[in-house]
Amino acid sequence: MSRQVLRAQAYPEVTAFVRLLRVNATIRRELEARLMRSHGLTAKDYEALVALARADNGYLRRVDLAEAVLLTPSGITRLLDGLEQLGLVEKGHCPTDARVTYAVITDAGRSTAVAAEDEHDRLLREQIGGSLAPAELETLIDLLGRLPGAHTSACALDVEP
Amino acid sequence: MSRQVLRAQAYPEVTAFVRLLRVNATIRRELEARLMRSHGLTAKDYEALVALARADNGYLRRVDLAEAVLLTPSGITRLLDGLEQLGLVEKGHCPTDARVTYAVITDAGRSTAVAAEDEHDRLLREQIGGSLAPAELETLIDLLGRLPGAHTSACALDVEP
DNA sequence: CAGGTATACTTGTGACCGCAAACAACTCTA
DNA sequence: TAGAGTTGTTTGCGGTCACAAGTATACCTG
Repeated sequence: MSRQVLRAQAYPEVTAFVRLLRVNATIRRELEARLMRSHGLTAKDYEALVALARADNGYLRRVDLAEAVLLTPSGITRLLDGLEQLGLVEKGHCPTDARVTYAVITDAGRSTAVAAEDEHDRLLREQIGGSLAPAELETLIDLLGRLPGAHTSACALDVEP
Repeated sequence: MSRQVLRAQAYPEVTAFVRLLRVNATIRRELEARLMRSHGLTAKDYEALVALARADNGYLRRVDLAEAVLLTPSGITRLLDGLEQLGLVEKGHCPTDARVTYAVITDAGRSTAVAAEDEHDRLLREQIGGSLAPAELETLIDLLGRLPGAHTSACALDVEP
């Protein structure tokens, strides 16, 4: 009986994706470790906090925040429970719709968001900027931008021009 | 009191990383959905199965498998429980060291690995190959390869030349 | 070869998250 | 305006995972 065997040689598309996975995992791991150590925030906490800090007046409906950080509504409820206990976020009521509860960033939350983002950006500039020349970086941005999902709006880190 | 405000304009390194995150999330989500629908496998299941299929004689110590798919030993125990119930993997004993239990891929597991990898690669070729010309793809591979973590060995999808 | 250390694996425990169900409040339609 | 459908939020449940503790076996040193 002849046994099926996996291909030894990968398609270039697969090579690219594997590298993408690894770079993503490596940088993300380091980022999460630093955010946790410096501010006690998970990656989702950070994304939510930055999304609120960027929002007009510092508040967002929970549904909209859920979409921004790629969580389900139930995930947002529990995430915000944690941020409230840290004093970084408060609940707010909507005067025109009693169903909605706003997530409102506090002054402490805003300070934390600013500090965390500084650290976040500094790491990225070290890790990425240290490996690629400016022109190469632009090329990378262009190529990634043409891949599926590169422009989905659902991301708190959405700070692209 | 003047309120701190987040930067409006992102560093190019941040733009690149955000796109990398999004592309990763988009493709990964689609990949996982297909693997689950077609074969009832999670991404980790798939990675473990492929790692075993590529291993000499189709078996690996659980510790080594853990490293290959980026799981802790406890995660591997539970993942393999599932694969055993599906009949894709069996336990094997090491004649020279009674502590080790091998994870051994079955014929059914090998067939599933081959079929799943076909589907996996087809999707990647559609999603990535469909967006980039061959030369651009090579450029992308090169640029990603110079970013941190691109060549970590700990990845079951490791099929690079 | 006895005792200590290292290694392989398993088993609680707790965190995070999605899904589905429940509930409240809004909106639309007849 | 009554009832039906929609939307925003929370809660119960189950799955996956890491961490730490526990068990068993191997190796190493005196």
